[in-house]
Amino acid sequence: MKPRRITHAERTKAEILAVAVPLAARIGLEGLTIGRLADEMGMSKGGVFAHFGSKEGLQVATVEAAFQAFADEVLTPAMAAPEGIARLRALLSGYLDYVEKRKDAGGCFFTAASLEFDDRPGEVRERISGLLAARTELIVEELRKAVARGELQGDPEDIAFEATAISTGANVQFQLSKDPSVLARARALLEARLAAHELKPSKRRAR
Amino acid sequence: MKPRRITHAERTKAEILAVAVPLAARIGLEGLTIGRLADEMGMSKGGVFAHFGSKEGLQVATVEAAFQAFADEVLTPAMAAPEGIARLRALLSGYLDYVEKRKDAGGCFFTAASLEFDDRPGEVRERISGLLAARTELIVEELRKAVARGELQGDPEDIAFEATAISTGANVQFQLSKDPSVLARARALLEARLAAHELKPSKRRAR
DNA sequence: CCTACCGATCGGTAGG
DNA sequence: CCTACCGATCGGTAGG
Repeated sequence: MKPRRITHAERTKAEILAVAVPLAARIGLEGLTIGRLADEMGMSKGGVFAHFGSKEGLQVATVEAAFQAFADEVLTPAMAAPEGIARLRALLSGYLDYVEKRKDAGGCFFTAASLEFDDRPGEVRERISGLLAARTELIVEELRKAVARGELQGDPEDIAFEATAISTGANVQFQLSKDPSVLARARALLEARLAAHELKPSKRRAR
Repeated sequence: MKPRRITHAERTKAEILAVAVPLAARIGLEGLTIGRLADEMGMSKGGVFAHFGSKEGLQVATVEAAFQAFADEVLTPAMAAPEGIARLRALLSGYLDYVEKRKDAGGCFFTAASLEFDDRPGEVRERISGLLAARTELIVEELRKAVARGELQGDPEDIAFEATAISTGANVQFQLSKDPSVLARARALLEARLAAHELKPSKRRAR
C-alpha cells in the first residue's frame, strides 16, 4: 500500500458518505435517495450519482463507511484494553455508548440495516451480514481467550449470543422509547451476566 | 356491541390487510405502496386507496391487523395457560414460535416496524409503541403474579427487560442468518434464565 | 369499486 | 461535477 495523494473526488465522496451514514440510519438505506442526498450536500443529483454508479453502489459504500465509523469508535479502542474479560467489557459497553450517542440518529446503524435487508438478497445484505459476523467473531474470540485464561467459564458462543442479543434488544427498545432506563438496565444486566460466568480468582487454575 | 352484518366493503378491506401485513413485514411499512398492493389484489389503485383514505391510514390499519394476528396466535393461547410462570413460559416460547413461522416473511412484524418508525413521529409510531407496550405490560404483570405467588424472585421489570431483549435480539439475528441454532440458543437461554429466577418449591413461602 | 388524471420524485442516462 | 432529460412509480384527487 503506497501512501497516495487523496484526490479531490475521493474527498468529495467521503463528505457525501459522512452525510449518508447518519441519514441512512434514520430513514433507512432504501429511503436514502440520491436526490435527497444531493440536496443536503448542495450538489446536483448527477454529481452525487457519479461517485457510486448505482443506488446499490451508494448503499454498499454507506454500509462500509458506517462500519468504519463503528470500528473507529468502538472496536479499535476496545482492542486497546487488555485481552480477555477487560476487552470484552470494553466491547460491550462501547456498543451501548455508541447506541446512546445516536439516540436521535437512528441508533445502531447495523441493527436497522439488518432488519431492512434481511429479506433482500444482494450485495448490500452480504456486506451487512459479513460485517456483523466479524463483530460477533471478535466477541467470541475474546470469550475464548477469557475461558482459556481461566477468567470465565461457559460456552463462548452461548455467552456471545446472550451478550449480543441483550445489546441488540436494548437498542431496539431504546430507539422506540428513548427511555434511558433501558440502557441502564442493559448495562446492569450485561455486567451481572458477565459476573455470573466469571470465575473467582481463587478458583482459577493455572494452565 | 351489537353483532352487525359484515358488509362487502369490510370483507374486501380485511382481504387487503391479510395481504398487506406479511408484505409490510418483508418490505417495510414505507415500501408497502398502494400500487403494489393493488397489483397483488388484482384491484385498481383507486379501489385500494378508497378503503384507507391515505397512506398513513393504510399503515395504521396494517399495524393493527398485524397485532390482531399476533394476539390470536400468541397472546390469547398463552392467556389460556395457568397464570404465573406457566403463562410466562407460554408467552415467551409463543413469541419465538411466531418468529420461526415467519422465517421467510420478515420475522416479527413489530420489531421491523419499530425500527422503521422509531424516528418518524406520527400516528403509525404511536400505535406501534402502544401495542408493544401492551405486550410488555402483559409479561410484567405475569411476572408480578409469579413473584406474588412465590414462584419467582427478582424485579419484574428487570426480568421482563431481560426476556424481551433476548427475544428481540434473537429475532434480529435469526432474520439475517436464517440459522435455526439462533432460536435454539434463545429458547435454552430463556429457560435457563427463568429457572435461575425460579424459587424451588421447598423455599416458597405462603402468603 | 373503476378510469383517468395531477405534480413530484424516483433511479438512471447522455453529453459536456 | 453540471444540465437536461428519460420512463416508471409515488400518493392523492375527481368524477362516476
